[in-house]
Amino acid sequence: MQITSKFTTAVHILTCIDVFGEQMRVTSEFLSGSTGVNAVIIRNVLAQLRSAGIVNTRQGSGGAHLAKPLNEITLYDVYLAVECVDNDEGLFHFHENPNARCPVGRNIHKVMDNRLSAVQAAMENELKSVSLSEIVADTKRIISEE
Amino acid sequence: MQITSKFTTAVHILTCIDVFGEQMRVTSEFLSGSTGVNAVIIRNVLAQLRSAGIVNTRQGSGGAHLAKPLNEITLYDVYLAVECVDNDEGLFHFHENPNARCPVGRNIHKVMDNRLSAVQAAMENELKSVSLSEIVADTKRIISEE
DNA sequence: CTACTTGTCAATATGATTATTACAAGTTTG
DNA sequence: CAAACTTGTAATAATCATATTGACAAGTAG
Repeated sequence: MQITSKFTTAVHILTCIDVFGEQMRVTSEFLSGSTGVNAVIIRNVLAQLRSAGIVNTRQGSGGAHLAKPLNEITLYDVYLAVECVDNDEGLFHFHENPNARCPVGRNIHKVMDNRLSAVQAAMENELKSVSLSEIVADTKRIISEE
Repeated sequence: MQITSKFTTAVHILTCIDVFGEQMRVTSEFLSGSTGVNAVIIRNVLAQLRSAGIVNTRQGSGGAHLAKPLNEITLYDVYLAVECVDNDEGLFHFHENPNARCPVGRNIHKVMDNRLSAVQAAMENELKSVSLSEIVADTKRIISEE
């Protein structure tokens, strides 16, 4: 099981918009070339980032732009935007038909739910602690040292 | 994206072994009935728990038994045993073909890896903090109050 | 108008997860 | 030993999520 690559793709996209955005139009075709991901997927990810208020895009004119400063975008915002984990279902997939006639079967969900939520929250809190400005700053530093 | 239900199934199994183990043989058929999960899946999960030194099973005689006390088994041990997350790949699936000729493409992995590992570690640390004895104690308490 | 780009649909592959059938091999009971 | 039961495991199929691809309507800019 792995969290969809749309997440790392989205971070890659946002980094490109900041790194290249001033010199050129950052189109879905360009992003497809940089990420190695199909342009339709790129457009879908951009649409999700746009719905989340993270980027602006427009038909025709082309080129994605940041809708807010990088330091106001965390990995968690990106994670939410691309729907890595379904809000209803949660991170852990429960076996769906525990037997209600078994004392354990009818209570296991109740007993585990809070704890699994805490595990998911621990992961999400860590995502909240990283802002895109850190990611991009590191990227620019590495590029300048190459 | 969700973590395989083999994880919650395994916790369910271990709870059943402790709750019912003294009164009866806890066979894969019985566990299949309690969990609503196919008996072959149950046997596969039991095989993984056995490989991890968490339970004992034997051909023929039937009935799974705990190989160590519940308070020495954490959710993390179970998570490792049933291989929720591939050790090589990690929790996050990276897009696989970033363009090495793009400055961002050839560095994005390097920049993100540490941070994604930290996120995964935060989740796994939370799993380590919960022992099966807590889960089973809660279950028994709820059953006794029904 | 023309060239380009985004938004989106539909069809297809690909891969992971779970279910199911089948049977060899080990254990227990009589 | 024979019968009944159980685990271990392989192979196949069904289901679902993920990612790719081609197509085209609609918006924008020169």
